[in-house]
Amino acid sequence: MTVRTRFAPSPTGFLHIGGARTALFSWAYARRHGGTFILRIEDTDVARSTPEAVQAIIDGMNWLGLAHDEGPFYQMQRMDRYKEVIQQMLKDGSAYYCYTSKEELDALRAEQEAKKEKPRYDGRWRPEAGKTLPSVPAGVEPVVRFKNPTTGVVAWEDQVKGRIEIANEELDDFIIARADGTPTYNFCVVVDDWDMGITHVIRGDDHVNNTPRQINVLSALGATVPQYAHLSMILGDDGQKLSKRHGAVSVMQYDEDGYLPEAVLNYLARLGWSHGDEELFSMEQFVQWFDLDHITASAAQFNTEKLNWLNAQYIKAADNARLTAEAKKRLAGQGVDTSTALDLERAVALYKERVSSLNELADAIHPFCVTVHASEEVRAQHLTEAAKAALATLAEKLAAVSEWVAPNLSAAIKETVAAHGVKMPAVAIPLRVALLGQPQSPSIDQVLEVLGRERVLERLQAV
RNA sequence: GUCCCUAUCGUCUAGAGGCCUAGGACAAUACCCUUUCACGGUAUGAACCGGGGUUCGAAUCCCCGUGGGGACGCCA
Repeated sequence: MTVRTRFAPSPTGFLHIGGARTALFSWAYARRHGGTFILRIEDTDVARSTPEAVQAIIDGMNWLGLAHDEGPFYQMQRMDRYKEVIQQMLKDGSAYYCYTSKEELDALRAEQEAKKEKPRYDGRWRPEAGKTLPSVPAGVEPVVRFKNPTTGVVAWEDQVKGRIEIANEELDDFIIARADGTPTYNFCVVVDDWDMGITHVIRGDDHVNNTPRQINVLSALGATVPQYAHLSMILGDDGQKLSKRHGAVSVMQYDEDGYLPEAVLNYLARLGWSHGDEELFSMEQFVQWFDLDHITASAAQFNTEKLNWLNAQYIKAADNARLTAEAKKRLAGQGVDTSTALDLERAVALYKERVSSLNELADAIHPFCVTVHASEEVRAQHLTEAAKAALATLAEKLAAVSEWVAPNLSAAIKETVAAHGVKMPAVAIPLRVALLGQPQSPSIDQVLEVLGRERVLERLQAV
């Protein structure tokens, strides 16, 4: 049997971190087993679905590199098929028309809630042998309900949570088609999973409660029931549930915040799944290792600190040209002119081991593109009269250096230190402030070398 | 209210009855490296939710609590 998995978001917003992880696991499972990964857009909620959201989801997946093999399929384009199946079910008696109005349903619900009962449809229009149905009211368009079994249990072996069993008594006859004839979510999913030959449904555990209904419909249809794997949710950094109002952001926000997609992927893979003590691994490795057995059944809290660490690891290992392009893009976005004659890749090489995001890298590279002035506070603290005098001496010595390489530059600094009878930091720190606008930097002789003679002397002149 | 899921360091987790004196990673702390800040290195502290069983033996299996989450729509 060839594995077929799917990611089925409803296009009502961006691709957030939870959705991304669901997509990642579905994708990885298909890849692991040489199967097919399908993208399906569940857009039957016409009021909330937008083409912009579809695009946002696809953009997010592209950024992460989660390519689908089939689709995107749109549920709105499969209406005829759903209606066909509904007709068939009506004919074979596994579904029936229900003329109960919304108002009546609301009243029923209110009544049940008042009695502290589980709100459910009471089956008044459910055809039963020897039962007399109410007379059809005039002017009411009926909905179609699924005739759910009333006895026995629905059970499945959930691939992450183990065996789950629910009594059919807990389930009511849910609506599969609205009064206007359009099919509902739980029904479309079933038909789609069936038609698309989905073998493994990997989705969020907010769908656990839908699963028994879906299995019952699948059975009524004579379809094969797929394997289910319900992923627990991801909580925010503060342990609170992620929601549109609280903490949920688009995966593209991570791009904007300076994260490398492979770091986000590695982090997500490790959130709720593990392979022994492995923390840092490539997607190739992940795909080889990935299995459903090692997914955690409980909710996981997002931890930005660890993501930052992973990001730093990936930045260290990343190609300089790529990092330079990313840093330039970010600086250009801030309106910084990056068309310097200086080789920015050398500056990137100096900083890539020290930063934990591409934005930090961009900030670090900034003074190599254009002059960045220190704040008055920093100047006042470090550019004292004594410091200025030392820098003047240093400028002279640097002007005289024959070959502009770090060892020679280091020698010039040391001579200055000796000439003024001070310690190294007394020269090195003001020098950093004068050249980069900040008191910290990598090894100062390296910085001097990369910055080049002209820029160095010019900026020393300006002190 | 009813049903379903869930519970190991602050966080992510390893753990499939003896390998556990509970391991790793992030974070924290200390020290080392260093012209600064980082990076890096070394070390330290830090957990099996509670109570009952089962068993020669339980973090691991069962039950009951408790905490957390989800579902109960003509939303998806």
